[in-house]
Amino acid sequence: MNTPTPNRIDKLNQLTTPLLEWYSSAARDLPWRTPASETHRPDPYHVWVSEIMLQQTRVEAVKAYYARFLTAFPNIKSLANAPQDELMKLWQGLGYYSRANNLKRAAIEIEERFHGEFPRTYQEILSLPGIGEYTAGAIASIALGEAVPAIDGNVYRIYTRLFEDDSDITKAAFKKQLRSELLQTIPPGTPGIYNQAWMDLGATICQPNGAPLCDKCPFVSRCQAHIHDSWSAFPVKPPKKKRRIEEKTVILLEYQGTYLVQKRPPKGLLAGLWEFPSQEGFVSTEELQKLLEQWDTSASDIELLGKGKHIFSHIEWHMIGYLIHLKQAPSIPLSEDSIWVTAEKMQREYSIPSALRLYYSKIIS
DNA sequence: AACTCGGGGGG
DNA sequence: CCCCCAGAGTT
Repeated sequence: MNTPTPNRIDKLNQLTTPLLEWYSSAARDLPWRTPASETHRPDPYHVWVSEIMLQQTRVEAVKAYYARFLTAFPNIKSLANAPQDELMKLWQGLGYYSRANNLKRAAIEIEERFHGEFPRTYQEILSLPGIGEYTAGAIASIALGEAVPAIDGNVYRIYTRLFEDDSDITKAAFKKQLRSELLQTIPPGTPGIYNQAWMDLGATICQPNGAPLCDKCPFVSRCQAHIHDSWSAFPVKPPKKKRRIEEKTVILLEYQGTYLVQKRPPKGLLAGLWEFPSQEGFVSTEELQKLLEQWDTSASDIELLGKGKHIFSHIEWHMIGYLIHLKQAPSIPLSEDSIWVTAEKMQREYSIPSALRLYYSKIIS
């Protein structure tokens, strides 16, 4: 049975001071956390970029991307004018590519709707593409000092353990209650510090992988999951469903030292990234010969590049790859989205998904 | 409310 | 193999 809300609010209020004291000595030193205090807050643009990169992505993975991104696009205006290919190249390997496109869309909106000035309220920030409740709360509290919560997976984990709350954390009712409680308990003055303290506590002490470090936790004596040693049961999520499997044949066409790459559609999986031509299913070398005939060409050599597997969150690609050296240029219609490039130029200018790295790596030195 | 959207690290 | 990650948008 879960505790009624009023008691939880009392408890959360009692935990504020221990949490902030813990954070004052244990805060992580992160690149987007420029020296911050009540009088000096980090730049909203910097917080924004880091928060978008951090969505479903580990801090360690983000650091290098963040530095390169800010060098390329140091401010909102430069991001609004970002060339698409450069944007995708800077995002290559981070995943969830719509995040990058939404960043640019939002930058353009800031230029147009807010005259180039980053909006200064939670509600306005929330109205931008790619920014939901969590990210709007994080930017508004950390960069602008607005007293709103920033509730992410770390907060869900700490909170459900603290109260041994067995609610399904994906349900709207749970999220609504948690948001309401934190909105009432967030301390005025430095809401950004408070929110980041929750997240650091979740990342480093009440951690997602393995046993929490309860002996270092400022909540230890008040945590129901610690008292009952039940931490592994929280948070509660619904059972997940199986991935679907897609079989495909990846075809690297080489002609006079160049390779054919094609741009994926602007929406959907791996939107806007470049890839090699492919066919559904596993295609035999005999069927490959027929394909080449249809393209009015033929092979001087066909190399089997082997089987590959790539696991996305909801799909598995089972692949077989061929490297085909052509005698004649094929009659594949060329466009801006279908182009012959050298391996060097491909590596330098074209963003290719990690899913194809196995084959991509065969032609770069 | 369910589904889509990546990639990588840890147990 | 499984899980998770400073979630958001679409249907």
